Amino acid sequence: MNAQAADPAHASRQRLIEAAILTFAEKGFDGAGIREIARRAKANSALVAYHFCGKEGLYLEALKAIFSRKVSPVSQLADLPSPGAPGAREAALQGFRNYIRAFVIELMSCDGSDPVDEAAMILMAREMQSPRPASSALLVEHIQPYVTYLTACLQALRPDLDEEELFATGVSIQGLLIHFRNSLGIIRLIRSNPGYPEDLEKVIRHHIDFSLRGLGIPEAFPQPGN
Amino acid sequence: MNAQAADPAHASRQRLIEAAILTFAEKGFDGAGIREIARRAKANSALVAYHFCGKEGLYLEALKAIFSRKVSPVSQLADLPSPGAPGAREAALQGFRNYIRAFVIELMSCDGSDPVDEAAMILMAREMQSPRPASSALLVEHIQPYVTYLTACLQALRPDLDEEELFATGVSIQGLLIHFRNSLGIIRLIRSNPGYPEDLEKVIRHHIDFSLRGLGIPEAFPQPGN
DNA sequence: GTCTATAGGCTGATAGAC
DNA sequence: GTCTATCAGCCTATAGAC
Repeated sequence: MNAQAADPAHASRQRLIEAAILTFAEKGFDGAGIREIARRAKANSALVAYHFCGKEGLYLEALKAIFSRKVSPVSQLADLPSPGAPGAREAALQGFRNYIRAFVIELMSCDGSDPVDEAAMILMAREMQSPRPASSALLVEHIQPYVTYLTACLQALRPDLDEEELFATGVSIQGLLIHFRNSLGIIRLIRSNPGYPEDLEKVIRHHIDFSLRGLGIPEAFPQPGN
Repeated sequence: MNAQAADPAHASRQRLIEAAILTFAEKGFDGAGIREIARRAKANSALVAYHFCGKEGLYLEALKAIFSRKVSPVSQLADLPSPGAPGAREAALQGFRNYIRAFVIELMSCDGSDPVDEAAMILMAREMQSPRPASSALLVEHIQPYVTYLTACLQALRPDLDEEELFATGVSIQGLLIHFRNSLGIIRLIRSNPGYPEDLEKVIRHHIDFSLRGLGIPEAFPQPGN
C-alpha cells in the first residue's frame, strides 16, 4: 500500500480518498455525492468505480485510511505482564495512562490545523454511533483490541471488582472518551464558542480526573497544580 | 397542538410524523426518502409538502414531537432556591437526584416494546452529534434548560468549582447518561445477553456511584447494601 | 489511468382533479 | 385533505474512446 501511495500513477486515487474523508464527514454517506468528491479531488467521478468499485468501496477505503493513520499508531501500547506478576500493577497503571493519553491526545485532540484529521475524527465518530452494515466488521476488527486492553488494565488496578463491575467500568470510561468526541457539535452550540475544540483536552482531562478519583485510581494523572 | 392531535382529519399528519421518526432514525436525513416515509405512514407523499412545507419541515416536526414526548416531561423539575439560601444544598441534592432519576427511569429505560421511542432516542442522539443547520436552534432551545439546571445543582453542591469546571462536569454526567442509552445495542452484542436491558439501571447506577464519589457527592444515591 | 457521454433510476416538489 | 401525474434535477454506474 505504501508502494501504491508513492506511485504518482495513484495520486488521483489518494486525492479521492482524502476528498472522500472530507465530504463524507461533512454530509454523511447519503448526503455526499461522488461528483462532489471527484470535483474536490480534481479527479473524474468515473474513477470512483475504477479504483474502488463504486461509492461504498470508496467509503470503506476512506475508513481504512483513517484507521491506518489514526487508530493503528495508538495501538502500539506496551504489553501488560500477567496479573499477579511483580510490578504488574505499576505496568497496568502505565498502560492505563498511555491508553487515555493515546485517545485524548492522538486520537481526539485536534487543533484544527489539519482539516483531514478533523474530518477523519468526525467520520469515525459518526460511524461508531451509526455503523453501516458494510463497515461494521471493519469497525469491530479495529476497536475490539482496545476494549480488551482497557479491561485488562482495569483488572490489574482494581482486582476487587468482579467481571460485571469491570465491564461496566470499562464501558463507562470508553464511553466517556467517545462521548466527548461525539458531543463536540452540541457543546459548540451551547457554548456559542466556535473555538471550543481548543479546550477539548482540558475539559476531558478534568472529567477523567473525577472519574478516576471515584474509581480509586487518582494517581493515574497526577495534577501538578493540585 | 393537542386539539390537532385529537382531530381525526390530522391522523395522516400524525402517522407521517411517526413514520418520519422511524425512517430518519434508520437512514438519516439524506438516506430517507419521503416516498418511503409516506408508504410507511400509509399516506400520500404529496402530503409532506402540504402539511410540512417539504422534507426539512417534516424533519423538524419529527424532532419537535420527540422533544414534547420525551424531553419535556422530564423537565418538570422543582425550582432550586437561590444559592446561599438556607437549605439550598439539600434542595440541590434533591434536584440532582431527581434529575438523574428522571433521565434513567423516564427517558432511558425502555424495554424495546415501543419502536418509536427507540427510534426517537437514536434520532436525537444523531442530531446532537451532527446537528443540521435548520434544527440547531430547536436543539439548543430544548436542551439548554437541562444543562442549566444540572449546572445549578452542581454549583450548589460544589461551590468550589469555577464555571469551566462546572460546565465540564455537567456535560460529563449528561454524557454518561446518554452514552449508556446509546450503547445499549453494542453492549448487548458484546455481552451476548439479550436480557441485558433489565440490568441497565443497575449498571448505570454503578458507574454514577463512581463518578459521584469522584465528585465528592457520594450521598446523592446512598446505597442500602453498602 | 483518465476521460466524455449517457443510461436508468430515484429524488423532492408541484399542479390540478376530486 | 387527499390523491395522481408529472417535472426537472440529481444520483450512481457503465460503455467506450484515448
